Amino acid sequence: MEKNYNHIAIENRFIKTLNTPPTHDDKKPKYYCLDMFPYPSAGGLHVGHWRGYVFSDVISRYKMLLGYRVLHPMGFDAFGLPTENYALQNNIHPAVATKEAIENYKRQLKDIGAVYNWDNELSTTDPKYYKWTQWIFLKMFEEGLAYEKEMPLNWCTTCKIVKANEEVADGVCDRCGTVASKKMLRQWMLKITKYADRLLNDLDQLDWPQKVKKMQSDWIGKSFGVSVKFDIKEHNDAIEVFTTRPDTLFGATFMVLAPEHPMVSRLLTPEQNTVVQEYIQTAGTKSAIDRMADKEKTGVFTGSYCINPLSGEPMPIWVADYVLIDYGTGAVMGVPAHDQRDYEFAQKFDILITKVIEGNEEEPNQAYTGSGIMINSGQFNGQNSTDAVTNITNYLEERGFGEKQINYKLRDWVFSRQRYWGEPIPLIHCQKCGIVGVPENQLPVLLPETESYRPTETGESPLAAIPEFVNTTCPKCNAPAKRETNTMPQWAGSSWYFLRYPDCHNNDELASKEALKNLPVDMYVGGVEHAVLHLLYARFYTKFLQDIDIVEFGEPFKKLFNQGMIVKDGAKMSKSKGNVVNPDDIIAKYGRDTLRMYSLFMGPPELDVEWDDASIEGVYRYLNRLYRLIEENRGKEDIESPELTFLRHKMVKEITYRIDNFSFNTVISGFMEYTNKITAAAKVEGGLNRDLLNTMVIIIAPFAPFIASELWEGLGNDGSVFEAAWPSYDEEKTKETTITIALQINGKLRGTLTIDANEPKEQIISRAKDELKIDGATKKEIYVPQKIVNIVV
RNA sequence: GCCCGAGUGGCGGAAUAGGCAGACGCACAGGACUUAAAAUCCUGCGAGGUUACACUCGUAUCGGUUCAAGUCCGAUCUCGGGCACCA
Repeated sequence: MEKNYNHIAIENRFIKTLNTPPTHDDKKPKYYCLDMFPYPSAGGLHVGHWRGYVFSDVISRYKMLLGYRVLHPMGFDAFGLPTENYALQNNIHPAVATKEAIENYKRQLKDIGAVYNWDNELSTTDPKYYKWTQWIFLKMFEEGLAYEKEMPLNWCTTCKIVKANEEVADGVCDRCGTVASKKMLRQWMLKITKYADRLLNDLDQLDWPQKVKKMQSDWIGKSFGVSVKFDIKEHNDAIEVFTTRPDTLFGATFMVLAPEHPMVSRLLTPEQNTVVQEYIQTAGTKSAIDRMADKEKTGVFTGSYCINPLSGEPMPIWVADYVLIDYGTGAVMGVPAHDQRDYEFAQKFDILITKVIEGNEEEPNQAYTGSGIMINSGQFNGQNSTDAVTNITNYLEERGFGEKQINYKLRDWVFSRQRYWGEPIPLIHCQKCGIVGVPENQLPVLLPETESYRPTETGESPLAAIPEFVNTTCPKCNAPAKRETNTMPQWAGSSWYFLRYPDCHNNDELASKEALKNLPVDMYVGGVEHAVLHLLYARFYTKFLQDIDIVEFGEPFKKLFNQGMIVKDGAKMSKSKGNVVNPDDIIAKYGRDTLRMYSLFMGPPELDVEWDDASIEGVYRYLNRLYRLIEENRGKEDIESPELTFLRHKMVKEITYRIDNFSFNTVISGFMEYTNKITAAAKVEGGLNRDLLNTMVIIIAPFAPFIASELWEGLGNDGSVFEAAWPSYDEEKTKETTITIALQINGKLRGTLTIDANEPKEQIISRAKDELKIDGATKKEIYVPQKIVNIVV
């Protein structure tokens, strides 16, 4: 007999069929299983990337066997920086680089034996696709969700280009190492903040990892507080601040404005003018790196004062960069006694510190931020500070000094990029009519083919240098006009692609109502790195499309699964680290089934796992044992025995339960365990029956589709194993007739006892006492059915 | 700094609802088969202890609840992740 099963021959024979999805039967219930689509980078896939794709493939195949009409599509998120940078470095046009990379990815994805609906393939760079990316933007523009704003952008003075946030990690340009500075430029924004509450509240209905929901809600950052007005001395004006701690208001001894705050210039006294102007100047050009938390506070006094509305005391107005212009009102009341940052500031600049809450666990040289008893707070003295929050809020509202307010950390989305490789924003600037949307029937606005796609030194998009693109006529008045030259961010195309798959060739609408019945996505599989941005943007798009009646649901992804990474030598696999495991080598040596099974067996699917060259051997040995077991028993006639029946039903129950709980590593160990038991039973019974063998082959098919296909055929079955039905089990038959239970004295294990499944409690306890040689009085006798007897003496 | 999550043999890990800790696999050791090796099969494999049992200890540390704790509660330590001057 052959040493090992011939995985190469088997895989070559079945790979084509296994890559092809079964024909749809529309009467079946739908199941939409989606992978986060990849950026097709030039490096291709390594075994680390495969892990997520194996999960989704296993789920898809399992659901097929359960009788679902499974949609499992794949596409490519091909616009964006990685491709553009690769193209720039290698002097190849991004369109060409993209095409090559996609071909390579498709080949590799087919190579795992994954079943995808390739007829539904899409790419975000396809004009037929981005026509609709632009269309959604137009709708947002029409609804007033898209607007223009001057925004500071990361600017590298050496490269003289605008840098995306992800290109200035740690505050320096990733290309040349120069500390990035800020440059003010006109940007397109999307009003995602309008959806903040819905994005927050609807998290409740999602079957997502708690961690991801938490990250999203932290990102949205809703906080309840009061907006308070402080009258400015000698000005007929007031400063408004947002605070979540109105109970500390009597302790507010100074006011701080962000350097960008519009009121600053009006508040400057002549003697303070120069120093403040200088401070604002430096703060403005400061990079993110200098604004880090552990740095000492800086700031300057404006010369003006405002009045504390409760204490009536004057408060000096300062300017400091620890106050952010884009949160709250851009102004903060300084309460040094009860806020650590204000405390540090007051210490440094010698500002009055007034304590207004008496706490239990105060530490020296620290602000006390807890709750306690109110002091120095006029009529509120003696109250608990948590009550004072409400009471002072009401007091302020009654006198018109302030009102309740809700604030969010979530900011509007900077939506434009000064890059070539993205969707052109479909707007036209007309002298007379202002900004006009490109009419729907003129979509898509094609990205012009050009050789000059490098980032420019003006901070403008490369498209601005292409007159044929820029110059157009106004759709409203026909006068000469100019096109918007900024492009969309990479996120644009990925914010709605899941809607397009079921109907990706539709040229008249984003997707038909009928096709959209495949939505929402039942299972979304991908890396946790998209926990915030991509998922938040996709949810925002979906809610918007719900509002304009394109879709009927508000949440796109019912269930989310984040797979862990495969690491090698403690680090994420990457070419630069030289720790990449090439799937081709593994396939040649062990085959695709082994690689698939091993990538699941390695550890819990949601955690990072370490690749081990030695351990994969064990999975390969297992598949060989399984192959031999079935080959050796396939000629046998029906052999029935209670033991075989029990094993069959128990195995199906266990494996099904574990799959449904996403515990794939224990699914694989379960296969091994039951194969061992069945092998032993086969020796005792003299063989195995057909039903048991077929059952084994079907339940392993989603995990090891190649060997399963071969064995299915070998067992004399017609058609593909994936046309079979997932086996059911009979609960009664999963129960053992005799059970070994543990015997304890005082909670310590002292022996075991084999009992009959329906033996009465009294008999079991008395047999247990005999076994343990206890005949005197006992304090307590505990019997947990089918598990344990514990005698306390 | 704040907020999450996790700590189990030589290693990856298992333990569904508080009930025999270490399933399954790797590595290792011994044996069978073989002229020999590879492959395969069998046996052992937490620590101490014993000729062998018995017994004792053991799930990061300390304490608690319970007949019974890897699992629940409180404190501490370590590691991983997220946010980071958000008023």
